[in-house]
Amino acid sequence: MRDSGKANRPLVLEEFLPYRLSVLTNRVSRAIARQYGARFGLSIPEWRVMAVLGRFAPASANEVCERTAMDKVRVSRAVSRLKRSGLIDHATDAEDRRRSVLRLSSEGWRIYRRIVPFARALEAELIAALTPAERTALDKLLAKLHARAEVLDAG
Amino acid sequence: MRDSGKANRPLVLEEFLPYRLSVLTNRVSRAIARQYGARFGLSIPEWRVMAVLGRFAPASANEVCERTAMDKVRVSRAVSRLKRSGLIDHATDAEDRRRSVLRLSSEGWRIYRRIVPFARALEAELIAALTPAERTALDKLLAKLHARAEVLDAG
DNA sequence: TCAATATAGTTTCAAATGAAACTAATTCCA
DNA sequence: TGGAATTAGTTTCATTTGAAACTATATTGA
Repeated sequence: MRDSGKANRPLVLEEFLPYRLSVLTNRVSRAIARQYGARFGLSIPEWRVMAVLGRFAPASANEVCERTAMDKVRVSRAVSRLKRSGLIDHATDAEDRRRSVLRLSSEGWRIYRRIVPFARALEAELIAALTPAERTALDKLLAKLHARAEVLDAG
Repeated sequence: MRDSGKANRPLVLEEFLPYRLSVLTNRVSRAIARQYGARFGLSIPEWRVMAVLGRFAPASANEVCERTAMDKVRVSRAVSRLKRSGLIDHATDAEDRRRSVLRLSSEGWRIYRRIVPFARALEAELIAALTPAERTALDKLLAKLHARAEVLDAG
């Protein structure tokens, strides 16, 4: 039976890339949520919005969507919670009154600066086991996979 | 100010590993969900349970949790849906009557064998951009990160 | 110029989620 | 022994999620 080659064998899950990525990301996200979720009362989407604004402000909600790969409903809600708790300032773009203009408030910046070291520390712990060369390699690999995944996701 | 070094600079999100992992995994999961979610009427948790059982059956719900890094509520619900749709068989462990003994039903195996080629094809597309050497490297890197993440998640 | 279409962002509603409480079985140890 | 503590798995309930519908503004083309 020429068909009973690879195609019919069970999937070796622990070697299957999407599975490995998923398990790894689940673990990392959970650890992160415990770190700043509990400590600063922020949900993951909220922190992501803040992280984008800390890096790219001012930005519209739409730009935040693109940069986080979160959908617009999620971003909209994270933004409204952050507004309510005074961590971001929200204005309307004068050029295009549909667009929002979001930035961290001074209180938002204050929190942001407190979280960043935790985020860095967590990342540091994660990559502690890698040599500098391995980190560079990881970097390139993720960039390539990211580009491929963008295509697959769009299709 | 010796403190205004790295610690106070904004986080460069697009270089931040947890963020990159999350975006990559989101994209891959979404592409996968479209593939077999739509085609076979399975949610992602359901397919994950089936994938574990295809590889490691019989397994208890708890073993499925460990192997997928999904929490037990999610697994419990995926299992009950799969039971309802006749894709898995559910028995009680005679040695320890708290434990479940899960396996794919023959219909479950049938679906499983139809999905596996899609899964492999998707993985192939994802890693198409990598050279064999890069694939080996990725393998090692993920193994190391996985081990670290396990520790972080537990802590 | 103005109707048709597109885009930014919000709201609605039904489904998915997960923490905590729960049930049932097992193990631990006084 | 037997009751306290542990573990497997389920249920409950409040929250989160996202697809689809919606509002408001901008753009396009007849």
